[in-house]
Amino acid sequence: MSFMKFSKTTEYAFRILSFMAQDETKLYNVDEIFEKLRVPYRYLRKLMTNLTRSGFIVSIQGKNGGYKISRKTEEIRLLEILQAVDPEYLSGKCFFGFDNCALQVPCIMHDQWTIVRTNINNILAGTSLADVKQTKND
Amino acid sequence: MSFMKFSKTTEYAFRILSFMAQDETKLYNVDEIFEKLRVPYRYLRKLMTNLTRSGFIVSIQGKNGGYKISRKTEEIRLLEILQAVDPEYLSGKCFFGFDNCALQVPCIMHDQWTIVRTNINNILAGTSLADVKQTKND
DNA sequence: CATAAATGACACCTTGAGGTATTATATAAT
DNA sequence: ATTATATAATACCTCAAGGTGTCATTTATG
Ligand code: SF4
Ligand code: SF4
Repeated sequence: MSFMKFSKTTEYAFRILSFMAQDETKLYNVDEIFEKLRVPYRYLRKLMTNLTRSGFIVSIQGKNGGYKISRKTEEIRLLEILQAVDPEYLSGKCFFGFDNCALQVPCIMHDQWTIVRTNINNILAGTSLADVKQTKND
Repeated sequence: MSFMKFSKTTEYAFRILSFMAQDETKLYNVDEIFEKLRVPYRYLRKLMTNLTRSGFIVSIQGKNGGYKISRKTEEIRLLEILQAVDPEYLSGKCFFGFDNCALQVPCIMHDQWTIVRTNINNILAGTSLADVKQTKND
């Protein structure tokens, strides 16, 4: 594992949704998304279904079907995506990974780390798909 | 995986070394460390050997043997430990996980994320084992 | 209706992190 | 020398994330 790196699945979700945010009315199909983003084809198929279940996109089945963003891109925040894709996010509180801390006085990392996490949360909560819609990388 | 959480191994390394930093002259044996920290016994054994190879501690074999911190605790920074235990750290640069970015102008996350990472790096580089030696959690 | 083109469902494979089991080696104490 | 007690080495097990393969279902269109 590598610290400060999102899971592949999270990165993929960010890529997919920020790409689809470029035109929030358009119906994208998987092949089109696959062309643009570097996501393994069948895994992408699976993720699209998951993102549909999560409610970020809606799917139209059958011929000429595809996916489109389900809500206004300004309303979908990166934090919401992260939480949906990685439910364990924010589960760990202690820098040292202790389940329950028995220190009388918090260690030197406690507050510093809380601040860092809050900072990151604010960034992710403050950034919407509309803000990153240009991330196509073609 | 869960974002913003160190790997178990990294957490363990932090715990072990910050515990041993309480007395940098003392020879700790595995059983003693196992008593205090919540690290699976045999995995702890393995980690101790790895930390020895990494040079953070020295081992004395044989009866009455054990481990002790190899350098001044003020000189061992958390960043150094993290890098030794998690070599992939800092490998990923792009927020979206792209191997090579083709954007003409960097996306909105680029600078923000660079700042966050720099911030974290500064904290980890600015904190030594001496600063966290009280983290015993018994 | 038949077909083609799209998504959905489900089972399986692979890989690395974390963890376990066993045996080998070193050394202080008697 | 023998024994007890410590670490070292090595091989194996487990589980979830990431990834693949195959077939089923939906629906526009001729
Ligand atoms: S005080 Fe330190 S050891 Fe205790 S929970 Fe906070 S970070 Fe963890
Ligand atoms: S500009 Fe955005 S997409 Fe490009 S490397 Fe930086 S973070 Fe990644």
